[in-house]
Amino acid sequence: MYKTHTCGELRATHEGQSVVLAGWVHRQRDHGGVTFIDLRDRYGVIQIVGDPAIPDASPIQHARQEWVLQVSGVVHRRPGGAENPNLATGEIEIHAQKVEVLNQAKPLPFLINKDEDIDENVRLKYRYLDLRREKMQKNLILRHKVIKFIRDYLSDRGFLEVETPMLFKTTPEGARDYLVPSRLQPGNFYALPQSPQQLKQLLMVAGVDRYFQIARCLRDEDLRGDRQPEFTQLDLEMSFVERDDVLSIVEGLFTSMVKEILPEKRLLSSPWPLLTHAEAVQRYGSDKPDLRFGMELYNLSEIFAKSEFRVFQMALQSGGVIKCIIVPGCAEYTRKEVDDLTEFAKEQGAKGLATLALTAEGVKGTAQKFIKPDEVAAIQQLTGAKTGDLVLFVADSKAVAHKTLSALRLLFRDRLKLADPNMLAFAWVVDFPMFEYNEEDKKWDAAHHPFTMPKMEDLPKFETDPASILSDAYDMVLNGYETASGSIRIHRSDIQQKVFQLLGLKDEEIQAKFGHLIEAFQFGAPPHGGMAPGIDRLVMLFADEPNIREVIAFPKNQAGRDVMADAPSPASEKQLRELQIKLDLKEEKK
RNA sequence: GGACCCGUGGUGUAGCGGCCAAACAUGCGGCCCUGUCAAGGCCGAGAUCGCGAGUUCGAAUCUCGUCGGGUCCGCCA
Repeated sequence: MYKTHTCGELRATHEGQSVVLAGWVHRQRDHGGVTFIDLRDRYGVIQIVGDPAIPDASPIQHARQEWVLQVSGVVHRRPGGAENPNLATGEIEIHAQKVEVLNQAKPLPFLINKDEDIDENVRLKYRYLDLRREKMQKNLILRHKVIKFIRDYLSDRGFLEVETPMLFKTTPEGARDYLVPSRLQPGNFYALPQSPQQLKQLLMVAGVDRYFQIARCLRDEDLRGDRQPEFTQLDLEMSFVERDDVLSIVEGLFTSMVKEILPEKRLLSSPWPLLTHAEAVQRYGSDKPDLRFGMELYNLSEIFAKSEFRVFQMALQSGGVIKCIIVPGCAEYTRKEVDDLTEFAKEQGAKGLATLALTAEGVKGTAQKFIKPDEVAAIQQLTGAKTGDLVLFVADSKAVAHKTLSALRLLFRDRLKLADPNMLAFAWVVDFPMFEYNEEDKKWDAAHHPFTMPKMEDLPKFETDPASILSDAYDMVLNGYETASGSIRIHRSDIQQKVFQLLGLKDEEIQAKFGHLIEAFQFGAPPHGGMAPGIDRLVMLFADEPNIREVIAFPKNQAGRDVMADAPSPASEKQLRELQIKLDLKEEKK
């Protein structure tokens, strides 16, 4: 046995006890005579005192940062005045009687004992060292607590955790699949699951009734700050439920979780706000609004119905809208600052940005000469804009206006610090559209997935107006992120047929792609639904991290590489031969 | 596929046409020191400024290319 206690657990009550500790040298302070070492493990840091008069303890004099030591000694109360209140173990210290060097360490590529920004490439290359740092240990621990809480909470409520295969079947729609070649059936491929969607529905047919899984999901798409190619979802499905049954389980789960493991965080409200998709988009320009602050979008199309401003006229004539946000206290923005905002708006797809600055000296801004005084008054009446505020207009298609203003809203959230970092603004967004028209392929796509239940009252619209069909799909949003997505599923084959028809799937295709599911549903499928909160994103938000990589032990970089292990890497000739795969690589670009 | 940003000793930064064969902090090596806790003091080693080409009398500094990294758009049923 290497140790009797951890470095974090000893207190004044242990005074006089002989203990054996093992850990890393966090810091060393050599006073020539007496030597102090802060010994660290996952549980904390404790001061070891080395006396040169004790020969067995002499290795402490030569120990360097991150060496691994085993220390035998006696717990002593520190001399008066030498206590360290910043340390949980600060009232005591260990007087070393014997110090064993278990392992030495070369000088490290960066410091473990200091919280400074290190080049992320270096961090990822030496991830095992990065993970030794306090912040990363905290993130690992928080993630563990979140998952443990989920398992306990759901188990207590009758949920059964069931594992589903990683080697499964390619899904025709949705994200790009990761493929795995089959050696036993050359030329055929498994797909790694984008989510256990079909399998969890089959578990409902199997009578599991309440299922969950901490499920790894894989999608071969480009990475983002909040997106990794492999990520973890709390996958969850329930039988004999309606939408609100699912929402209330998940709301209860996260409300209790925050209370227990994040006591310093506040919820925006309890119960959580519930917005329809249409309402969220109209008010915030986004289906995942950050509700920690206001700055809502206003529709000015009516006020400008008779506007002579060509930009506004044209937007309205082509079926678009004129919308705005009010930026508090920014009326005095310089020309350069406004130009930068315009540039930002263009990057989001807008043709431009009209501004109106309500300064103490009167109305200014790029749209000033096109907007009549009565229109200014009407805007102030509608939006409550006051002197000192800056009005930003986007006149464009609905989609572009919403996307641009939503992005500007988040820009000002960060710039003006409008959102409380200690608030968790959980909310539900419900009643998503069932279908989206795919301009590229000239066909309808399922907005969520093809097994999502359309609203019963919208069934007649399949023939007349598919775009207006709503579904029983819902998202959980948190501080401007989509943190879960789910739906009530179709369990009636006649409705499933209608959906497949509208999606333009032929019977043979349906059979080949979903045959197993369709057949299963003919053997008594219960009404069911569920959702899948994203663990990585939630932990990222809980830990106040700006990036999902900070809460994943071994993440990929933006190019999808594992910098530490240098993956992906070429396959050997032998491997390829066994799989009967020949490479046909494109010529290198000259 | 596209836009923008970044790249200076091991690490984090400064320098942004000549004062720089590059400064500071930390880490590293040595010496001193019996109560420190980001210990302190003294001494020392360590970067041809990602790489290549160009502009210039002169480039870490400007331009172009390239490589690496990041943020975002597209993509993510």
